[in-house]
Amino acid sequence: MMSSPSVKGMRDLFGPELDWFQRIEHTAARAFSRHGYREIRTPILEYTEVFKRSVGDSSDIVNKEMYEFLDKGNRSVTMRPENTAGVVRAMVEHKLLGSSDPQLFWYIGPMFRYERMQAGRYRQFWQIGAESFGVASPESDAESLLMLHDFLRELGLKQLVFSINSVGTPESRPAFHAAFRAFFQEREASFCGDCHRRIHENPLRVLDCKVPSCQAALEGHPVITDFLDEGSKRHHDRLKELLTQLAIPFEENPRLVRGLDYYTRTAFELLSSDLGAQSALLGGGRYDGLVKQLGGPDVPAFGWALGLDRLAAVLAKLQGEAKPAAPALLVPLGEAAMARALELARDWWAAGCEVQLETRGGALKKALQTANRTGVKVALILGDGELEQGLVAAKHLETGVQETWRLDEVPSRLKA
RNA sequence: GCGGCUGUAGCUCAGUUGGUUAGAGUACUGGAUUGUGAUUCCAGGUGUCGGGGGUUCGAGUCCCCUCAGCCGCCCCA
Repeated sequence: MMSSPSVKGMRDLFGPELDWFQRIEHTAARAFSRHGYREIRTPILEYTEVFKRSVGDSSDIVNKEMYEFLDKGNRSVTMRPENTAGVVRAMVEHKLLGSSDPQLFWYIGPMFRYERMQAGRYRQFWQIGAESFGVASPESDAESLLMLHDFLRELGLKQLVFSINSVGTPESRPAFHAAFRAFFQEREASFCGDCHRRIHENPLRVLDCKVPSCQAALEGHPVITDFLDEGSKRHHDRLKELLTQLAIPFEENPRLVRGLDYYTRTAFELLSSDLGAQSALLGGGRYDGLVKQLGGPDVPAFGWALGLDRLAAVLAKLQGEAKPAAPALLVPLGEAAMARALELARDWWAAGCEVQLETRGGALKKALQTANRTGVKVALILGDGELEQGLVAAKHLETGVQETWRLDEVPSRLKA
C-alpha cells in the first residue's frame, strides 16, 4: 500500500490541523510581543550534556526518551526534548545575562522524545514557550502566567484552572525530603514498586503516583509547602494574592511535581479533560539555579512550555475548524472569460478579497459541485454574455439565490 | 520500556465453520442536462485484503514474525 511511510511518531501537518497550528502561532506572536517578549530560535541539536545537566539525570526524559547519537566527530548530540535548556545555553553563550536588565524570550518549534506512541503523544511534537530571565519576584511569575492565561483566552479557551505549587529551594528541600522519607518508611508496604524506585530517585514524584493504593497511603503526608524557607513561602503567598487579584483561576496542588529537576519555588501546570490519557496541556515554573548550573551568572528565571499538538487538538474539538472556506469562487466559462478572469481576480486580490479561481475550464456543473463541497459561499459565474455587459452572475450556494453584480462592485460586495 | 485491541477501495466499514472471480456507502469519471451545485437516475476503474513467512488441495479468514495506529501503564507537551 505504502512504499515508504514517515518515521514512527513523526507526522505531516496540513489541512485543518495546520490551520489551528498557524492560528495559535500568530496569536502567540502578537500576544507575547505585546508583553515585550522577543522570539528566539535555537538549534534542534545540542550537545547531550546540555540536557543531562539541566533536565536532570533522574528524569525519564534523560533516562529513556532522548534521541541521542554520536555525530561524525564522535561527539554525543541530542535532538532537543524540550527547549529551556537550549535557550539557557544560548543566553550563557551570548552573554545576554550580564546586566541587570531582564531578558524575555518566547519560542516555537519541534521537540523530540523517543516514547511509545499514543494519541496526543508524538515523537516529534511542537511546543510554544516563554522564558523570563533576571527577575526573582513573584510579580514576574504573575506576569508570565497572566500572559499565558490571556493568550489562551484569546484563542477561546474557557475553563482554565492552573494547578500551582511551590517546590521550595535546593536549600529547603532536604528537610521536606527527610520528613517525607520517614513518612514513606512507616508505610512502605502500601506503596507500589514504582514508588519504591521513586523514593530514591526523586521522592517528590511519589506524590503524583496514580495507583489508588498509593494515593490512599499518602493520606496525611507531609506537605511540601509546610517546609518552605521563609523567602519561598512569602513568594508563594504573594503569587497567590496576585493571581487572585488578576482573576486568574488556580488551585493549589501540594502534590504537583514536574518531571524536570530544575524547578525552584513556583511550579504549575494545566491539564485538559478534552485530551485522552495524555492530559497535560502545559507546564512550567521557576528555575532560579539553572543558569548558573549551566555555567552562566546566578540569574533567576521563570518559564513554561505548552504542547501545540495538544492545544490544537483541544481547540479543534471545542471549536471545529480554525479557518473558514474561501468565501468566493470565480468560474469563467470559455476561453475569453478565462483570460479576463485572471485579470479580474488579480484586481480583486489586490483589493484584499479572498477569491478562488476555477482554472479547470470544464463544465459549470463540475465547478459548482466542487464549490459546494468545499464550502464556498458565492460562485461568481462569468460567461461571454455577462462579460460584454461588465456583469457577473453571483450565485449564493447556501440559499440558491442568484443575483447579478457589476464587475466593479465585486470587491465591495465580497467584503460586505 | 510493559500490557491489551486493531489493520480490507482515497475515506467510513461489511466479509459466515477456511471454498472458486472480494463487497456496501461515500468520493471519483462519464451520461440523462453543451450555462447552474446538497436531492434523483443510469453506466463504469475502485484493491499488494499493512508487510513477510508457515499450515492447507485451497488463507481476507488459522499460526508465527514484523510494521503501523489506537487504548491503558510508565512519563510527559
